[in-house]
Amino acid sequence: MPTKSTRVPTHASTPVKRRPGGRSARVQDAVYSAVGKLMATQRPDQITVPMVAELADVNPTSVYRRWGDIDALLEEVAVAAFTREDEVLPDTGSLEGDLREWARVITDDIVRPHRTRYLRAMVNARDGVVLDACPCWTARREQLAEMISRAHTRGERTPSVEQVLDHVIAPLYHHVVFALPADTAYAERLVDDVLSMRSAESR
Amino acid sequence: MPTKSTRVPTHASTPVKRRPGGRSARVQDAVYSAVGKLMATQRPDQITVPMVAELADVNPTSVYRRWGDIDALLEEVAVAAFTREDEVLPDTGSLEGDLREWARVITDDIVRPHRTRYLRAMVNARDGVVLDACPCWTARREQLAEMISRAHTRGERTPSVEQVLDHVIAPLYHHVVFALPADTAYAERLVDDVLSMRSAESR
DNA sequence: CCTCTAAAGCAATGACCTTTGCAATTAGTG
DNA sequence: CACTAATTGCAAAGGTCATTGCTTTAGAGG
Repeated sequence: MPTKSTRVPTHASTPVKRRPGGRSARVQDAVYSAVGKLMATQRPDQITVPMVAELADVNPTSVYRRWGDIDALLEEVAVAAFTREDEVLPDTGSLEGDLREWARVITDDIVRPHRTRYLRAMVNARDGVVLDACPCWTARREQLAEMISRAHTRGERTPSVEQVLDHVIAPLYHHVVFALPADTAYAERLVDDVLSMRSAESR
Repeated sequence: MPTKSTRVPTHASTPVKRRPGGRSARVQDAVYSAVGKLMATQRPDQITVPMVAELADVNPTSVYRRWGDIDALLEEVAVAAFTREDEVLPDTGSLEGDLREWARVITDDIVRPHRTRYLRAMVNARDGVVLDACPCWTARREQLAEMISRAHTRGERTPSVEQVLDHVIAPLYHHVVFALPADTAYAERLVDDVLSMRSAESR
C-alpha cells in the first residue's frame, strides 16, 4: 500500500507536494503524456504501468511509488483532461442558439476515440461508490448556469440547469459510452426536446 | 487466437453448437453462475479466468478454450443477464402510470451493485466500435412501443419511443454507470419531464 | 558552494495469468 | 452396444506484472 506523504510543508504558501521541482515535474509530464498517447489506441483496462513507463522513458517503480496503481493514474489523468477550462461559452443571443452550439462542441469533443476512452476509464474507476458530484459535471453545471442566467435576464422562459443536464448531457454521454451513434444532429434533437418541456419552476 | 468452430451441422434444425449435451451444459451453467457470483463483489476488469474457473470448479483451460478470454465471457454473460424477458409490462390505464411504474422497476433493477457492474462491463467491451443497436436496448424499445401503442389506442397524446429512451432510460443508465445518485424519485422526475415535452410528431 | 533528503533508478524476487501438448472423459451416431 | 470425435482435465513452460531493498541522482535551503 503506497503511504501518501501527509507531512505539512514549512510554509503554507508552498503547495502540497514536497518537491515539485524540475525533475518531478518532468516525470509527471512525461507520464501524463504517455497515458494520453496510449489512450489514443488502447483500451483503458489493458493499459499497464510498464507500458506507460516505457513510453514515458521512466522506471516503472517510479510510477508505482507515485500513483500506487494504474487505476489511480488513469483517474487522475482523466479528470485533468476533463477539467481544463479552455472552452469559451457560446453567446448567440438566445438560449436555443447557445445550447445548440454548446451541445455541438461537447459532442464533437467526446466522440473522439481517446475522449471516449477517458470517459469509460472514469466509469470503471467508480465501483462501490456513489458520488454526489463529479468534477467534469460541475464544470458543465457552471457553464449551464451562466447561459441560463443570461437567458433569464433577457426575459426568456428556460428549463432548469438539472433538466438540461438530464436531457441533453446525460443522453449524449450515455450514447457515447455505450457505443451508440451520436452526432451533432442527435445533440440538436436533444436540445429541441428540452426546450419544448414545461419549465421546472412551473411544476 | 481461439478458432471458433464454423463447421456446418448436418441438420439445419440442430443448433450451432456441435455438442450441447449434458456435460457442456453443466460446465456452462457453472461458469455463468460463477461469473454472477463474482460480479456481486468484484469489479469486472479484475475478474480473471482462473477466478471464475475455481469458483465454477472447472479447469481454467476449458474456459480459455470455449470463450477465448475473460472479456468475451463477461460480455456473453452480461447480455444474457439483460435480455431475460421475465418482466411483466405495467398496464395501469394511462401512459403516465405505465411509464412511472416501468421506470421504477428498471431503476430498482440497475442500482443493484452487480447489475451496475454488468452495465460497466458492457461499456468496457465496446471499444472502437459503434453499434446501431444494443441487445439490452432493443428489449426496452419493444416494451416502450407496446405501452405507447396502447396509449395511442386510448387516444392519448404521447412522446415517441426515441424520446422516452433518450430522456428516461439514457439519463437513468447514465447516472448509474457514472455513480451519480439515482432513485425512484429521480426516475419519476424524468417521466414527468418527458411527458411535458411537445410530442415528436408535432415537430 | 555544500549539505540534506525527496524522488528516481536498478535489480532481484515472487505471484499470477496464459498458452500448449497430451491423456482422459463423454456425448452423439449407426 | 460400439465407435468417433468433441470437450474437458492435467501439467509444464513462458511471459508479464507488481513488490521491495538498496543505490544513485538532483532539487531546495543554508
